[in-house]
Amino acid sequence: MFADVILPLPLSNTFTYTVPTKIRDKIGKGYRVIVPFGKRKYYTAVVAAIHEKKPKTVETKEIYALIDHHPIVNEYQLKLWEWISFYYLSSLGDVYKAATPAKLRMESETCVELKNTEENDFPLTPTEKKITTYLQDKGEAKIAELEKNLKIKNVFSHIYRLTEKGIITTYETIERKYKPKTEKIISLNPEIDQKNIPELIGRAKKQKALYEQIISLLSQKNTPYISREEILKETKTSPAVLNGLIEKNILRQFSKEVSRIASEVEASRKPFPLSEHQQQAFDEICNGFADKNTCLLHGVTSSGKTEIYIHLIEKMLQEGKQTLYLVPEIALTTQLTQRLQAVFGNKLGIYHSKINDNERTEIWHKMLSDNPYEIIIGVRSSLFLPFARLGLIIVDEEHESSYKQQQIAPRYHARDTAIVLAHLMGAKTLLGSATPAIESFYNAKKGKYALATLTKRFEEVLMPKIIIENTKELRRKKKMKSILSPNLIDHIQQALDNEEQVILFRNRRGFAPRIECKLCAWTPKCRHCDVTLTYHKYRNELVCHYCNRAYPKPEECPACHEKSLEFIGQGTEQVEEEVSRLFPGTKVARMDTDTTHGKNAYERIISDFQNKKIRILVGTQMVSKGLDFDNVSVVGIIAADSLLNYPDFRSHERGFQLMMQASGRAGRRNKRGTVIIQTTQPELPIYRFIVENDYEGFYNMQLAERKIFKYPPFYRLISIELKDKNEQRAEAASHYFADMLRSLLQDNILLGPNKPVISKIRSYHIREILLKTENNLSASFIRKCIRQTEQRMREKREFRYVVLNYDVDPV
DNA sequence: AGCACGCCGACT
DNA sequence: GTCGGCGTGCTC
Repeated sequence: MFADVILPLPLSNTFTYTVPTKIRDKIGKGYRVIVPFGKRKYYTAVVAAIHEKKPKTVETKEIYALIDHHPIVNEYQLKLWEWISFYYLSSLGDVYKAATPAKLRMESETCVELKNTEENDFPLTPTEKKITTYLQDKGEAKIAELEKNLKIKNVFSHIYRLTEKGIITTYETIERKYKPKTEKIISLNPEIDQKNIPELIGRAKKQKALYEQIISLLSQKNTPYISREEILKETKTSPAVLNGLIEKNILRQFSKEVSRIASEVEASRKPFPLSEHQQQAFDEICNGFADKNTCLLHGVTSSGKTEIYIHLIEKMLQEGKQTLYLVPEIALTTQLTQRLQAVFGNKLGIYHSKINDNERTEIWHKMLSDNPYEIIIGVRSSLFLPFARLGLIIVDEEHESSYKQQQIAPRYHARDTAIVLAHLMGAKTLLGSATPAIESFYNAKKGKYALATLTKRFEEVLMPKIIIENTKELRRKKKMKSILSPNLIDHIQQALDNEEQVILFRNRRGFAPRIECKLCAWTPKCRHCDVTLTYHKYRNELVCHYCNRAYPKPEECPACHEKSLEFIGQGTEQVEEEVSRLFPGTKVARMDTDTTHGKNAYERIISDFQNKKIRILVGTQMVSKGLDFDNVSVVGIIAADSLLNYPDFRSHERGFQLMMQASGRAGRRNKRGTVIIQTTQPELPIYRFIVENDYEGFYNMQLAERKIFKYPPFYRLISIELKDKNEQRAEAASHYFADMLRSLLQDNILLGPNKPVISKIRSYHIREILLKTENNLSASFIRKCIRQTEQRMREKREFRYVVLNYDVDPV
């Protein structure tokens, strides 16, 4: 009997191992096993298949151990992994790593210890001496520890030699990574007679008081035990007093396993009744699901989509089905989770990037248990949780580009993957957005998805008034005395006078996106990336936004040695400074990646804004996403041009979505909000659609362009990136690749290789190839051609180590 | 990825 | 001759 297993490594194929007789009837697909791999390592692998076909070309090793009594991933998930690996051109190992919490994937570590032989007459090198001395001290050590503490490179070669000389031995340890959390609990000692207690306590007054408090706490709660932490907190006594009672054996202390994720939230309300419009949309969705698997809910901002979701989840609960509620990272706020918890209590599990790996592991185990969460609200990766009875996936703000995993494989799109998962599990998918992705709306229009619409804001809140400010004209007339136009300044002042709040949006962080010498136009660039550096005033440094390297700000121009450096453009930092200058005494805060790095920084800014401690909030994209504030009357978009000028076919779509979303933050129950958009190109048609809140008009315009220029939804894109430290090699390899692929794919359109706008990142020179294929061309054919091209390229010695990345359906 | 292995220049 | 650095190739 053989098992094909998936290893947590970026290797494309599975590996076959012999199943030892004693676990034959206990093993199956989706079980974890520990397998030896290579000369020394052991990894936690997942069984992908069990069969009787002995591999012809290689000797098989035996599975070292079976970890689970039950599969840790189900059939659907394995199928989903395979689909992701196929569709997004990534290895199964990478999918496995992305899908599971790290604590489920322990691997071995090499330990070394001294052999207890006295005679070592071998001469030792200084490094070896260092290692043996360290081991004499510690007895044994892990390889990683030696590397770190002794700062030795290439530890393995030294270990190898020491082993040969018979001075040390090595062995592999597999640590159980996941440790359940424990809590110290206190109970009365039943073996002690109550009567003897006063005598035991004696003259210790504090102990006596504490003892009585504990007795009352226990009877209050009607439990036999209580946690140590709670006692100390409730009674405000020092631990020494408690320890005294434990010492005297009056109390007993135990360790108890506790859940990290258990929440004691009780459902406190029923779903609110739906308004007439909401009910209509709800019915449209249900009808849509009768004959389609996917439905798009197009509902303007603040139309109460969440309440519709709540009703759908409720329906699923009644049918005994689970719901997955996907949100973009940034939109998963306490606002939203509390609202859902109020209705669903502890049936709801929360899965986002801030929860640590132990908690993830517990959620995973809970999903496998007999009492899983019925609802999960989570980010991208929650798609991989082991749902058993999934009935519905809600993809909220489905147009959000953060649903696409960037940079690291597998570069999957959570929305598209959700649809595939739902299909595999016989579930439905609901996509929700005020500004749907062009692709999604197209699918809905074409009848591939059902469509439900919600055009009224909840409780008749009016859509905001949108004003386009022509800053070019204003500048010409010398009326722009600030980053903010006079009109915007007036509106802000009015809002402040009315005790209302303001959000200002600027797409660049830092103080100035660039500095330049007035005389010779010298501009500082990153030494490792092909980008200009952004000036951050509070750090007084120049920062590369691609690799995060920081450089000191030069006082004079290094080229012409004049003190002639000036700032070009304005980032959030400068907007913040300007606003503080214009409205002295007003509390202003900035929200961008620089100010939200701390653990709760983001939440703190949000709550300060909500509690009106902050009057004006300046920020990047972050301020436009998923937050509901009821006192914001003015939203300013500082430099709309910068949103639209990216050399990318989606830049207008993204700009439109962003401006519409930001606009959605403005407006209150009884007052119309104002949105002011500052641009130098007010003639662009996109602004007309924004002012008129005309999504469909914008959609039609975009669609026409997409058709002409051969972009999605009419064509499918795969972006291929080749990287090498040697620019010539990157260039040559990308030409080789492009030519080869072109010859295999013939009629389909292949652009490049091109030097991307940012052609060097972290010392790697980059080339890009863009493949546009017709919609009806088979996905597997395309991928076969790409894999073949890759293989051919790797056969060439000089290209063997060129880094190759695929981005399917790039966003 | 991680690790072994082998080649090669530097150094005793 | 060794030591240690680096490029190459394999892992069921």
